[in-house]
Amino acid sequence: MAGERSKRVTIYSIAQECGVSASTVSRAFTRPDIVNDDVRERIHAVAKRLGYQPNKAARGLATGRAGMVGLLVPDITNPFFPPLVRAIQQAASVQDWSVLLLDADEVADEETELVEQVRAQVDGLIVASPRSPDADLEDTLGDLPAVVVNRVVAGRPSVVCDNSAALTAAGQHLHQLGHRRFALLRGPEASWAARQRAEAIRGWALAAGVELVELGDFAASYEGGREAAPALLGSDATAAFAFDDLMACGVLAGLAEAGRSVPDDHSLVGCDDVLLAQTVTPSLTTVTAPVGELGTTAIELLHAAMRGEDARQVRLDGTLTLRASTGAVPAGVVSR
Amino acid sequence: MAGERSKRVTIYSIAQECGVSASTVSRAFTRPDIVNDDVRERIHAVAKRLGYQPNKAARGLATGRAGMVGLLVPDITNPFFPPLVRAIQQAASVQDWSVLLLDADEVADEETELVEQVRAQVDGLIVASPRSPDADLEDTLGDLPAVVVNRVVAGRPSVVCDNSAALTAAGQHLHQLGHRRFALLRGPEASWAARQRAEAIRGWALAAGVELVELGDFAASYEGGREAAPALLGSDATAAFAFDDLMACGVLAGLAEAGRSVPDDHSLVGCDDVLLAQTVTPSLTTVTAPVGELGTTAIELLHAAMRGEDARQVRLDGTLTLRASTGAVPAGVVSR
DNA sequence: CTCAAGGTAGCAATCGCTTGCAGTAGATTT
DNA sequence: AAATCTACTGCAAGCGATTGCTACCTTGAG
Repeated sequence: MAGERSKRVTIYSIAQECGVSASTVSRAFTRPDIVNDDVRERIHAVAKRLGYQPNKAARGLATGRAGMVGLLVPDITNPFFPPLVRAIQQAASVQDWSVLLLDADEVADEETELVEQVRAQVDGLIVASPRSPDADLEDTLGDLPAVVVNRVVAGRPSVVCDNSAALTAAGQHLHQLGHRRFALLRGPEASWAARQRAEAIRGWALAAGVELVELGDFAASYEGGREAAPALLGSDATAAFAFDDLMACGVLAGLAEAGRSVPDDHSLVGCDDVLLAQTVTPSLTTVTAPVGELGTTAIELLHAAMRGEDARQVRLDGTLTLRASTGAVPAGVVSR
Repeated sequence: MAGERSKRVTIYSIAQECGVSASTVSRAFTRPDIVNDDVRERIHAVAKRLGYQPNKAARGLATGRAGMVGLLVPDITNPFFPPLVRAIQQAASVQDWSVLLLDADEVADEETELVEQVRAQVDGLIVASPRSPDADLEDTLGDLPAVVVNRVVAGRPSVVCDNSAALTAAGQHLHQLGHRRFALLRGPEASWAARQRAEAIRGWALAAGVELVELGDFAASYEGGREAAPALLGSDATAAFAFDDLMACGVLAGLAEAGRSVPDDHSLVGCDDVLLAQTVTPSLTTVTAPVGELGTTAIELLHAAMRGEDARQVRLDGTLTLRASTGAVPAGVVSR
């Protein structure tokens, strides 16, 4: 199966074995159409038998293309990203690209540093939810083909999940359940998504004429949620929008610790719909992101960018998923 | 900051600029000690000013080393892996290695396929919790330097988390709480860890003289846990060991659905201590894996393997973390 | 029967960097 | 002062693939 374990199989070994020149072997793989059918098949057969694998370094050197794309995430341990990584990886492999994963560990400077390090090594870059300011990003990216996920940067192709409609729907849902006083537990200022979500909720609250108190910023993490819980209790809101599911889980724990029940005392809405959202108790009402599409679109856009096409900005809609963390307000509380 | 945006900076541009040969520039980077101090500094300064980044493809072609290691995981969306990925990544970057992430999507054949695809592209490979049978693995790995994480394969360096002691401690803990009838919710047969954990629990049960009923195999996932719950209810065990935290969470949900309470009706122990374990309600008593060490050790072993050293097999101990999912047996149940 | 056109193959240069070997100049030894 | 080191530096040959250009061999047309 693995073929002769001689030395190392190159196009030259194959050429010799087949009695043709190396160029022909090369072409048999890269432009099969221009080599004679018989010859091509003979070459492919021998290559398979010998277990030939083209040397990517050599090819990269000759063509200037590395066959590799970078994927920069702010924090791989944040459960939002693994599914995205997988989706992108699968979409990339269709294009015959390998994916170099880069984790910035949630620190903005690390992002630009990492980009600087890999820019010479990849053909393109996908930057997911970057924390760096636009200017820094633009600076380091330079002329490297890149697409941004979950953030809009002027002049760059991007694909974002638009949660506005779903958050509005969530608001309406809560309103119907009788809630009139809401809290917005804000995410990190550096996060584009946080600003976008906050904007959507503010817009809805204004239109619906309900009371909205903003709390935070809190970290986009379980810990951040734990910190947010007392703040929420200090307000008189009966329903809250957390920046994301992770934070919502922290809030859940914080409220439970304080002896409050969800959804009986408070209703809570998360965002992203990570696995956690359906496994916590109570399960979270949240906005489900179309992760698969996000990935395929990112690769598509990157492909376009590498061909020099104009930057396109795609927005995909999140959808509201109702679960157990939202319920009606106890009668006494509604009419104060 | 980014330097002249002329064409592409190579060692030749720098050499010309500095009035030295390309070899000297090359050496100024790869073996700084053997080039004259003044010259070296001049070169470094110019390189920095021009924004020089060595071309990895060229270097790889010349040296035969790619400066890249592969990291194969069975399922990146399983929350056990992201922290491991990060740990490995950080350890790798110290060695100046990039990490190529490969996700097998939980299918064994995909693993061997992926290995085949990247073997020519990386200097070494880290295989985490592989699902393929030993023989297949050995076959595809061949002479590629590789280290296995969380599984022991004859003749290969490996680093595993040994949960035996911690699981035994968990058993004793439950025993002290009054439990006498236990269930083992087995993980997938293909998983080495599942077999190892099962063995440890069997050993303890035998030594402690308690009743142990084995259920499963179940999938190592939330869904698997949901399926395990009815089986657990069908047994008369009062305490259960789940294969991992994910499965334990599923069991938790299944029991809750059936109106059973943890830890009042049943006690439950997980394994791995993923983020989920502390966020579910009730939080999970589990075995905490030393993920960071796992990562650094893996890189260390890989380094050794690449130098041709003998395969070393390291085992690191997991530690028992007590949380809310284990409690005493209600008096009526203990003495039947 | 000769010539042009098409379809295939081969030659050789090139991508950017590493490295064994040889050469040079100054320092040290005798 | 001659001989021997030392410490650098440069030359040039690769590493394995791609690709523009040239050359060859058929065919078909004139």
